Amino acid sequence: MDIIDQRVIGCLLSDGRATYAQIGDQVGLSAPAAKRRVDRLRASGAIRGFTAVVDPAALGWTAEAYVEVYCRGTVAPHELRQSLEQVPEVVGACTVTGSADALLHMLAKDNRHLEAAIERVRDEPNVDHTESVIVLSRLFDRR
Amino acid sequence: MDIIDQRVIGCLLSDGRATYAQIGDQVGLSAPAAKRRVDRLRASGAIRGFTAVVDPAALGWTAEAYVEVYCRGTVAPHELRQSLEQVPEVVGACTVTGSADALLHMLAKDNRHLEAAIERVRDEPNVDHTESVIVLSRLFDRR
DNA sequence: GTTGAAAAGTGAACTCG
DNA sequence: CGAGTTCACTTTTCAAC
Repeated sequence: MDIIDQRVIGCLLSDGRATYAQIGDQVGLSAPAAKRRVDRLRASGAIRGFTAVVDPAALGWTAEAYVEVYCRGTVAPHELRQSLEQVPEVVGACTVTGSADALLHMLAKDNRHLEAAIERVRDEPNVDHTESVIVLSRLFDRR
Repeated sequence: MDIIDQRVIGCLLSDGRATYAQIGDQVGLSAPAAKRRVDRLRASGAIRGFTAVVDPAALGWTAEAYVEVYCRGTVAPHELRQSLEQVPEVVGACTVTGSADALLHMLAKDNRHLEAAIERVRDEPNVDHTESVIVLSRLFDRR
């Protein structure tokens, strides 16, 4: 992982469908050399994959929330992961400092759908109660 | 935006570098037809672009936090956006319900770097104080 | 890094409801 | 006409050197 690898990653972050020739131009390599870098970065796990950046609103998903999860007793992180992965509206989850056990990022079609999804989170075993913060407007997203 | 468009998007979410022939196979179209769908979805804004999914840890970014921002007086959302975009460690920002004005998602190399970045957020005009939740471990991320 | 065969991308002409 | 297909032609991929 040198400076060129980082610039290769930079190219692919800004355009995940860039051709190897384009990447090579940007970092000063031939197309096959650029491909070998990308292959190596994928094999090493630095690049997990490629994806489209989709506007959730265009798909009719306009509701978004961050939900703190409080558990009963002690729960192992991997157990919590298994539980929370059952709810497709949970797009991200992490354990955090503070009194909550986990913080979830959730997306849904509307507030009604969001409420139903949070209900499902609360119904998971181990989950005692939740505390939600609804997103009013997304200011920006650099990911 | 019909059912086929949604399946095309599904293909590209799981593999942003899928060929048009692969997409076509999955949704029952020829490669040129699949390409026209993708072009149309890009033009309409439903697909904003394509990107690599990078493991932040592989780049040495291991610290992550969610930071609630409390402002002085009333601040227009676009003003807040301009302020917060100045800090590169802020990878996402939104306005939220509750007593905080905004919730930030931040990434940094380590806790020391994270602290310095939060300091810079606090130094932005309009920002009164912040309240941070440090991420202990990411359970999963579906984006 | 260079080369060349195989694969994918891409526009045009054409067909169907 | 909008949306699909096939076909020709260019560009890209990718393995061998």
